[in-house]
Amino acid sequence: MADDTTTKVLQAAGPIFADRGYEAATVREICAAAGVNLASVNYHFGGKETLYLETVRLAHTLRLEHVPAPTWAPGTAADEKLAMFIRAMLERMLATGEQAWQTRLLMREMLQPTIACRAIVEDFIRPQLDLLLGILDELLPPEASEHCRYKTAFSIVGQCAHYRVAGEFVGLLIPQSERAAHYQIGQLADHITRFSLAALTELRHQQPAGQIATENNTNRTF
Amino acid sequence: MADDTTTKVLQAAGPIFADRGYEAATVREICAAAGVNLASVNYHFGGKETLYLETVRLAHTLRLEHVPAPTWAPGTAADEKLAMFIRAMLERMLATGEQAWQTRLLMREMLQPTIACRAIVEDFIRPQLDLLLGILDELLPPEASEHCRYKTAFSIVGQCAHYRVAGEFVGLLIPQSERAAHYQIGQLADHITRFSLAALTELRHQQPAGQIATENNTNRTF
Amino acid sequence: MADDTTTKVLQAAGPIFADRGYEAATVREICAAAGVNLASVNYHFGGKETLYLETVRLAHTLRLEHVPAPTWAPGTAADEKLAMFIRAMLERMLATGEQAWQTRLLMREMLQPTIACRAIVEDFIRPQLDLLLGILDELLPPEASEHCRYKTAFSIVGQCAHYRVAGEFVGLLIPQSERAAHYQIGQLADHITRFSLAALTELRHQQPAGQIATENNTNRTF
Amino acid sequence: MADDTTTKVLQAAGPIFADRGYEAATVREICAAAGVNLASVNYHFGGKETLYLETVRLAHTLRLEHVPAPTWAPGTAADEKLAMFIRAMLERMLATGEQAWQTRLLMREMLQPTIACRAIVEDFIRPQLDLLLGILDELLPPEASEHCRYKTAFSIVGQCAHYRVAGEFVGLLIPQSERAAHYQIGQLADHITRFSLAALTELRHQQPAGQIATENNTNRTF
DNA sequence: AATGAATGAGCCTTCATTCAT
DNA sequence: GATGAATGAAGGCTCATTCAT
Repeated sequence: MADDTTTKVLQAAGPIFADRGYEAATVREICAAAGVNLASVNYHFGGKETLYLETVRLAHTLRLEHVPAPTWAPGTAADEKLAMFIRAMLERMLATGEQAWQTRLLMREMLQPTIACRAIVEDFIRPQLDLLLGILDELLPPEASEHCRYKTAFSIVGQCAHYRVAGEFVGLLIPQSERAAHYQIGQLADHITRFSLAALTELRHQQPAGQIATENNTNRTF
Repeated sequence: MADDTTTKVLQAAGPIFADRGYEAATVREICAAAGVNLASVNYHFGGKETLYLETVRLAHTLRLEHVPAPTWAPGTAADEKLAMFIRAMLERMLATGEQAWQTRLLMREMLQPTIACRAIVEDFIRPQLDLLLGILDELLPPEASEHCRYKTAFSIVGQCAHYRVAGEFVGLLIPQSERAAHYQIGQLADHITRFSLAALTELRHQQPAGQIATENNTNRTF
Repeated sequence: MADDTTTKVLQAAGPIFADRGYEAATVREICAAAGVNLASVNYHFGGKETLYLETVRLAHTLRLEHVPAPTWAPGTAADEKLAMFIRAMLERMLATGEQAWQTRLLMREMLQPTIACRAIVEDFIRPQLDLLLGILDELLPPEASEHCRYKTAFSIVGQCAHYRVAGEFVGLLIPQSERAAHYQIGQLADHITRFSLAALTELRHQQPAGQIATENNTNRTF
Repeated sequence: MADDTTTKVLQAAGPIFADRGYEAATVREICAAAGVNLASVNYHFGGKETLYLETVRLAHTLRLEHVPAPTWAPGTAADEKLAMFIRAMLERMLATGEQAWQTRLLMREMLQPTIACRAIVEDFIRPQLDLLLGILDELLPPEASEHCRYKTAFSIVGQCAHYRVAGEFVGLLIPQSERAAHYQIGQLADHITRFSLAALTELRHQQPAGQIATENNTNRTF
């Protein structure tokens, strides 16, 4: 079975690339973990780099497969949709066990994008962003500018991503007693949803009025 | 000058470790960039690992030196303070040129913490977090729980960090025409400040009514 | 040929380890002498140390292969057997050419034993010692104690080994004119055999009279 | 104090060269043990090699100083003299503690002589040999040939040296229970003295008669 | 189609030594 | 006279890759 070896290597490569990074991961270790011959990577993938790119692609495929984009009945309220979206995103971010490596690898890609990056952004990231932007359109004032829509989306995504990106730091920063009880997916999703919806609500109301005056933003048209 | 070589190596090591990561960076490259002998790293630092740890530490020192925590006159309004804080944090996150490597290295540490991590969190990260928590105490309802305070702080930090963490992705996602005009530090700081203050305002108002969620947010309507 | 490289490395390593010692010998030199790639040592042996241990083991195997323990017809006189044993031992000690390195390496091991030492003593040295002890049993008084048997054996082995251990010194000490004529294996074997047999004969005779000494030989007259 | 450093280095170098050998010993380790600057070896001795040669020379000086050649009253019996000589030689061979390194270094020199060797043989070894030969002249038949005198001397020295050369092996070969009780200097000196005197006695007696017939020695004139 | 053997480049480190002070 | 700093050479080893089968 030709693609059996291919599959075994790919599955072994995922967690290893995610744990150690591209450079520190070795073909030897991956082949040993996969239980295949050392030459297999070059034979089936052409080299370490190609294997890496395919592993990254696999990571995104599995990630969306494992926690698909939420669906809702027609007429679902926008704030409900947002709650579901945030919950799904956090579930992907904080996945544990078998799925954990996928997001870990995604984070590495974010920090140091490879050539696979553009294609992956278009295929996997943008659809999620568009979904979020669609929800936000129902929550933002209709006259909100394009870049306002994007930045608001990033504000939400950033909140979710932070618990993965800085997870270790967060663990060190919060009091020991709080960790187990309050930093679970459900709790965090609640908080981020409430925080974001509160912001959107207030922004919608204060729109007619003036804006917070900060030093560097003149002639802003929201 | 006794510490001349030490300094040169340290300065050369910063950007290289930040660009390539610990594994991919080579002592050879660092020494070549510093214009010193290959053996200097071992002589002055004892090895690659110690050099790395000292480089990480230097990164944080320089980062805070370059953009110190903001100070304000007594009686400054809390929302003003928050705006200054966010602005400073973004300036550190999105620093360019000579300072860019410092945050790049911090991001790597977040993703894959080393032993230096604990000390760095206490020495550099926690003081910033405490500063932010102090500001939030003036903006959150007085009965806000401890973990609510922290999560709110992380919501703000997460928004700021996202433009560094996912900077490359953001660049690919937003329309070409928007990039230069709207994704500058000033614009971003404004947005995050407004978004966060709006959330805080609204939360303060709705506090008497709704309550902080029960732990496992099932079918709750906001 | 799968083990061809293994063999070549092993054969090249022998004389080099024997000449320079473990530390001074370099993997580079061994590989160059073997005409193989520098990485071969690590591939086939796992490292310099393992190669060394296998080389030591090979040395003993070849040594006994080259000069096997003597055999004799039933009923051979004990002094004849001793003569043959000493002759064989000296031949191993003073081997020249292709075989010289084997004993040279053994001598290094004696001076600074490695972990391989215990196994080698049991597998190669003890059988020879037991052979000698068996011969001595016919030549020593029946009431000779265990430690007397061993010490006598060591007296014989020590005489033989000395020409290898201190060979260089012996060469410097004896008159130039004597070297070629009288310090050949046959001559030396004769001498050691006659010396040792004479001692055994005399000890057998005087046994009834004097007794093995008390432990701390002060002013005892022989 | 210029020669204070010299002395400290020399004293530190002895055990280290003896333990590790010339190649494995490092100037760093020696200087660290001596508590002097790393450059001291080169400054005071000109280099590692010169330091080694001086260390070897010191070893022999101290060795003879610690256990001087025995002296005896006029008219002392030859076998008494031999006993004293053997005792002294064994004491040097099996010296422990502060003096142990001296013989260890001598053994290394024997196995792999350096340029210092010739001078050392003449200055330190030959006087001892001549002393032994003088004793043997009283114990060997008067018509004993020159090479017979030497070989007999080597037989005695070889027996003594063996417990140092192969000390580790001897420890592994003899039954555990015997080690402490029977392999002390006194016991060993007794045995070697008795063994050697017995041989000399017997040889003196059998002289008139024929000799042991072994295969390789024809026309031997004792 | 697949693999055990082998390769050459490059890694970090350690060494004895030298140099500037 | 003596030393901390610096150096160039070489060390063992690991790597991704290739080759012969």
